[in-house]
Amino acid sequence: MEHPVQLYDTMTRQKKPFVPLNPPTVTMYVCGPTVYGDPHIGNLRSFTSGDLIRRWLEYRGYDVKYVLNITDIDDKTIRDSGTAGKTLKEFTEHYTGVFLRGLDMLNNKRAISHPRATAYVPQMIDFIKTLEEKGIAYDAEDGVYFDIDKFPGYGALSGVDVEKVEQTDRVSKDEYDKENAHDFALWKKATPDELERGIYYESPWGPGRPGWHIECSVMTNQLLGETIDIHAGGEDLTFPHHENEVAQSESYTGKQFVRYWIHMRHLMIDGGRMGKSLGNYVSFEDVLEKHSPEAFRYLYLSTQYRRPLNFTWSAMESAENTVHRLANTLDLIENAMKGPDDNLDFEEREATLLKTVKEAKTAFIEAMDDDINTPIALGHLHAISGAINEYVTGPANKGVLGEAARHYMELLNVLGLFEKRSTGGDEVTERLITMITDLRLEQRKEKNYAFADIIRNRLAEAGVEIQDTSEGTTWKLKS
RNA sequence: GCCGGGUUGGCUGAGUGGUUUAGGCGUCCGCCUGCAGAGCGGAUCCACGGGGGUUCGAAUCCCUCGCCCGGCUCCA
Repeated sequence: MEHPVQLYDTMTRQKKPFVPLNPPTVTMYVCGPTVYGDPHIGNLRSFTSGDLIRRWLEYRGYDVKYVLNITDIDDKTIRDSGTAGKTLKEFTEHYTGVFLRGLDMLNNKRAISHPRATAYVPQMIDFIKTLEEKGIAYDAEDGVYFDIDKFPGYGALSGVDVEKVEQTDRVSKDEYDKENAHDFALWKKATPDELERGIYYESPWGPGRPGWHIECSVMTNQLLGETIDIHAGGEDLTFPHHENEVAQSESYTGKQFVRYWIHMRHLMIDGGRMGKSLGNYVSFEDVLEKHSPEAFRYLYLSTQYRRPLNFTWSAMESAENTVHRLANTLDLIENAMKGPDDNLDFEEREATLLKTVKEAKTAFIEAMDDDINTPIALGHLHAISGAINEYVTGPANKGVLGEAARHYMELLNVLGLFEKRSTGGDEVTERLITMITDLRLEQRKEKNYAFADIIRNRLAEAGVEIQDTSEGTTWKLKS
């Protein structure tokens, strides 16, 4: 098959044609969240970008096996569940639920698996055992460590020169019982507190729990195989997390671990870093209080995933307006399709519409193929929206309009916009509202505008938006 | 300090040597309209962090300085 998509690969630091190992199958793994709190809007950006890449590859004919893991055991989950007086399981299940609902709201497709680290502990133990047998891992006082001197390629992904860094790292070196400052834990032996709370697993090295990095190596291996096509995550994960994963997995299998490394840029706020301690933290909930999840997804799309995204409330409002406008085109289409069939001809207007739509779609596809350049793609989407809006100001040829609409919706769907849109209600609601707007129309004909406005206001209070047009009155339920 | 990325209009955001430096939002004007909304048409006045350099020509290449982000260190 053809492979038109170009993706930027962190390992080779260049954009290159995306060719999966076994087309049309694509194996894709995204490093998911540690579930110890509400979802972070910067984090959600990374996952939405992952969703977008997946959708685009599917649009391009690939069968994407997409996995997004859940880290449900680590220092923070253990600490905070203790503070909250809950068991680790209760605590992480709660936040896993919150996280998945957040993804749903943002219209991210569910992965084929959202594996939890705690479900793969036996496999992790086996994996570590093998590394130990190969002489790459060693058992120390407080855990089992990976000996990075045994992996010559260490540092290739992140460009970190371990030799250099070590010299400034004396202090932390003394704190641990490991042989080299950059050796990292594969297995952490249980602390007295963890033993008391029952947070541990039996292993050949005594009770304990897996290290963070080993989780991803084992779960990718179990679910997607030894070599995967795409491994993605936030830019902060490049070092040490992903570097360590490469070391573990390639030491274990002797094969290339990942063909394309994709890292998403962080989200900023007002041009700087966002943090709870900086007092400028904006939560997902804060955003949803003022704006639709659709608009939030649009904001994510408005910047290419590899560029910094600056969150501001004015950008958020802008996104809201834009989304409203794009959705309005769907309303205009719907209304025009309901209208009279008084145009059955194919003339210049029709030719122009289809030509514009076709050209814009081609350009949209080119932009997306070029490392998922969403800002450019959105520009072409607007060209289609505008062309349709203009066309329906006149009598519509329903065949031609339907064709244009089909392309428009296809592109909206691939971006994950308006898939769950519903403007209507059930049949009774629909007939009632139509009856009310018909009665109001009578009042308007009598020039009884005050009464007509009261009806309009009361409908708005009930969540029904109406618009008067030359063809009559149209309505839709507010989302 | 070291390594990597960034710095474009009121906001957002394309564009890596040469016709007008996209698109969106906002704002303004007009059309339509009982009003509102939506839509259509038009407008938005020297916008490329500072300073040097290369070139016939630079937002784009080179040098330098500033600021921002990520990593090196718990922080997504």
